[in-house]
Amino acid sequence: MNIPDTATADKTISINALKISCSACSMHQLCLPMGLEDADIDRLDKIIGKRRRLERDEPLYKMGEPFRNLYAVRFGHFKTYQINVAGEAQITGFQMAGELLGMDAISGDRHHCDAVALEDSEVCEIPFAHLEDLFGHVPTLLRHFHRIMSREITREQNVMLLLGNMRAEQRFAVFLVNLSARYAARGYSPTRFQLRMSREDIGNYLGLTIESISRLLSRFKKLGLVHVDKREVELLEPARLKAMAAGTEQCSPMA
Amino acid sequence: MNIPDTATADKTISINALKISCSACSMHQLCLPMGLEDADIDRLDKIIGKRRRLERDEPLYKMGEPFRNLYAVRFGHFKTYQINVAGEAQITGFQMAGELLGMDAISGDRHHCDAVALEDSEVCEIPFAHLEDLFGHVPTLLRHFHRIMSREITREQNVMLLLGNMRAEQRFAVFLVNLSARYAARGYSPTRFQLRMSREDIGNYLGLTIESISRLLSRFKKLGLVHVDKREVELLEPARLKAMAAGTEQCSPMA
DNA sequence: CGCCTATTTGATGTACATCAATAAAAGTGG
DNA sequence: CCACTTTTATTGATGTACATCAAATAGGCG
Repeated sequence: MNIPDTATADKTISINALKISCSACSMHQLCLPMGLEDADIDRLDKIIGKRRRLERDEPLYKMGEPFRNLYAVRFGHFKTYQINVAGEAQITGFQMAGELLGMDAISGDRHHCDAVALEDSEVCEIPFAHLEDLFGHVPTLLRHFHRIMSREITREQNVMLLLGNMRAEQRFAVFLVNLSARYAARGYSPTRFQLRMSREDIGNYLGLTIESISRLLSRFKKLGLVHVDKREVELLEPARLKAMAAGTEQCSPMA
Repeated sequence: MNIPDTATADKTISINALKISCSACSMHQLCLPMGLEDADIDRLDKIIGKRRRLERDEPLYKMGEPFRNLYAVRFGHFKTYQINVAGEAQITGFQMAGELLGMDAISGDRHHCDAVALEDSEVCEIPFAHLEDLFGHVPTLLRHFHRIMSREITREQNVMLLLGNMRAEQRFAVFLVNLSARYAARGYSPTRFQLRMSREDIGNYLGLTIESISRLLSRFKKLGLVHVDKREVELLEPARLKAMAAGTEQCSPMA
């Protein structure tokens, strides 16, 4: 998997250090080093473990595995899901570049869910024990880490709201608008993007079936809200979609 | 609201300090000070703000209010919920003694949901800025705080699983078994306890209607799984309830 | 090209919601 | 303490949003 650096280790240290510098990473304004001064970024760089590449469908970690690292997505997309005794899964989130994986494992010392790459992707390994050591020396980092964990809590609360009392159409609008905002924050088009996950994954995440997702897409298409070709999506009426997501507007029944 | 301590301030410091000592609190093994040495508990005590009493239905905080404190429940019960534009609520959790409220407000600096007392209750105010200061000096406390936040994340993931792909009966079994375990951890009976929340609250939390909850209770009663009188519940067959919660057993259809 | 998987679309079923009525508590004021 | 209203809970009848079942279509890829 990883290029062995046995004899050349000494020579490549500086190169590797450069290679995995957070400041050189395009995601450093969204990711863990956000808001850090250069000196502190250097300290963070020193503890960041190796990068890890994953291909489509490859697991980053599995439920029950001992917890050692958090992971920051460098590029690509992931999904996290829990499996119950019956073998059914519930997808708990989709993660993209700059987002952190594994925080649910801190309590319990074991991973609490599975994380799988949706496409060829790369992550930074962040040894959590070292990160904890660093917290004592870089309060800004600690503050930001707490914000990230807190944001994960609010994100999940929003999903609870979605699953608990939204109709299918609103759920799907929320999903699209959320993706749009996250791509926008990364400098991508908020109106044109690719769905990295299957219809089945979307349905599972939203508490719906694949057929429902398919029908919703067809309906949104017919209403001129979106343009869809395979997994390529264009939001034609972002304002109306946002209104649907907020619950202030609803489109016609199934017809 | 609070007893003003103007002239007597100096004299009462020690008494107050004693009064709000974490080590004297019956919840200290479940709450923030868990696992701390006495010296560190003292440091924590020093930053803990005043206690606050709330009566039934009184809000502890409301969505949008600036975030200053976390709150530890000393006794009583709370619910937290989000409200959407349509004015509908989604309850995101019920909190009991020893549990922490407000972590979702850390990102954003404002409360992200409402918290309301379900009965006469008391909390400890924990000024978050001071807690952050303390983190640099008490690594054990920091570690434990991360575990608490992480546990909140996994709790919410479990609710997502519940809302996303469990049938009503299983949801309700999960709910009862969860309460049972939490009361057990606090030294109360795992089989006999009072529901502190209304049927409506339960339904809202579980993504069901009040009528469904009522029917489920009646059915569980008829099946001899529980004994119910008003809000007093006795779990007559905890093992079967656990099996239902796990999804390995299901009771008969509505009949 | 042919197999395999992903997606779409239609027909039917059902778990739970909604509507409606009653009953039982809980609070309120005299 | 007792009428009174108001809230909360139960139970039944009916409706519906979405699931399930089924079949067809379309890509992806060896």
